[in-house]
Amino acid sequence: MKDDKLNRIFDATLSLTGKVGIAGLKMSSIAKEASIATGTLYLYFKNKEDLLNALYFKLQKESAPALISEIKNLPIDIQLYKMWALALKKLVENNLRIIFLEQFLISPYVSASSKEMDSRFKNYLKGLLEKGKKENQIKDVDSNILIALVIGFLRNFSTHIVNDKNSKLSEKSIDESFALCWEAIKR
Amino acid sequence: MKDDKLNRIFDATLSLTGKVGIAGLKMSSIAKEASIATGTLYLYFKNKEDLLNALYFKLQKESAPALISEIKNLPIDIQLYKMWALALKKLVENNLRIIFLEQFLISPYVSASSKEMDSRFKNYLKGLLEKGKKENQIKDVDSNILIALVIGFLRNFSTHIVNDKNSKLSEKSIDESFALCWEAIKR
DNA sequence: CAAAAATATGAATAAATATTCATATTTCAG
DNA sequence: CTGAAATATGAATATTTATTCATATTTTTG
Repeated sequence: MKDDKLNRIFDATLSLTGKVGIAGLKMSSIAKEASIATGTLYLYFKNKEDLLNALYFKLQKESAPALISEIKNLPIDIQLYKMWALALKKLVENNLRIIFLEQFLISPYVSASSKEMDSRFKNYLKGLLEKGKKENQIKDVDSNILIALVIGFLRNFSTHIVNDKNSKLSEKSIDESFALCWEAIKR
Repeated sequence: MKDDKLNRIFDATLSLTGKVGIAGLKMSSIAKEASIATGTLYLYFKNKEDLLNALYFKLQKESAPALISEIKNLPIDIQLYKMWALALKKLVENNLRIIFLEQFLISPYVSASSKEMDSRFKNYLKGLLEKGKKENQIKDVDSNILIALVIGFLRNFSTHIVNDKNSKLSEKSIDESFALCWEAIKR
């Protein structure tokens, strides 16, 4: 019950952020969207900054790739493929979250500690790529460039799928896009 | 003189957007950053929404690729390379603008007409890729995927260069990143 | 150079929105 | 069922920030 209301608040916040950006977020709109009274928000959060930071931490936590342990020992191209497919699905599913996260990090509401977190996924990817280079499977190119390719492509493609009514994420599009990515970075 | 002040206002707005996001933009801060009085802003713009929309249109106009006509008849891979190099340079140079543009489009300040514009660059790229497919130089893959790769990589890499103190855009990194991109999309 | 026109100032005011709190409703132990 | 305790409400208040405007400064004109 209480939990349910919390989730409604978070969902409302995400949804509104997608529509009007963090710049346009009003506590009253959040309440309305979540079908509660404005005052109720303040039973759950000290203030707006608190609410946004709580949401930020929740999203961070959820995106921690539980997947990593499962795939640790597969060949690199398979691992990359699995991460690619998973990330793409998540990005598409959670497009609103991503908009929020991106905006949040340069909004005036970020607490200092929020800024430190992040980038576990990126770090793992980096390690993976580095290992691939050692094993001669992946081009010996600055990891930062490789990472930019993988993550940039991923984000952009997912945004495209979400925004374009005619596109849908299918096994085929996952495979096709991964093939491109792999061809770019493989030795 | 008048022009100079206008530019100072726009520069201040961009710079602040990069620091605090559109959510944190205050007319008073813009004025301070531009070294003018708050009231002066209202001699140049009817209100905040107007200011932001004016900046948006200015940025849109400037990013129109004058380059296109010059390179129309070069081989596709060379054309792509030139666009890649130019775009990457521009993205890095103008990172603040990009942050602004991205935020602006989902802020409550967008005027209806602002939303229609955009995407000349993207359309040209699409045509180029399509032509490349016909001529068997580029993989026969959904253009949207190819575009996502090129633009996504581009954006992400440029952001990385801007945010990472140790990175700098060099001929080498341009060439290296383009090579990756080309390898991904070439037949 | 004087006076009119144009431009700029920032404290005062208005408007938007966050936050509080007296009151109402719901939940639940006994 | 009953009455604390917990939870929720939304109008009232406080705060923040956009906007105005009476006044000051600078520029232009003749």
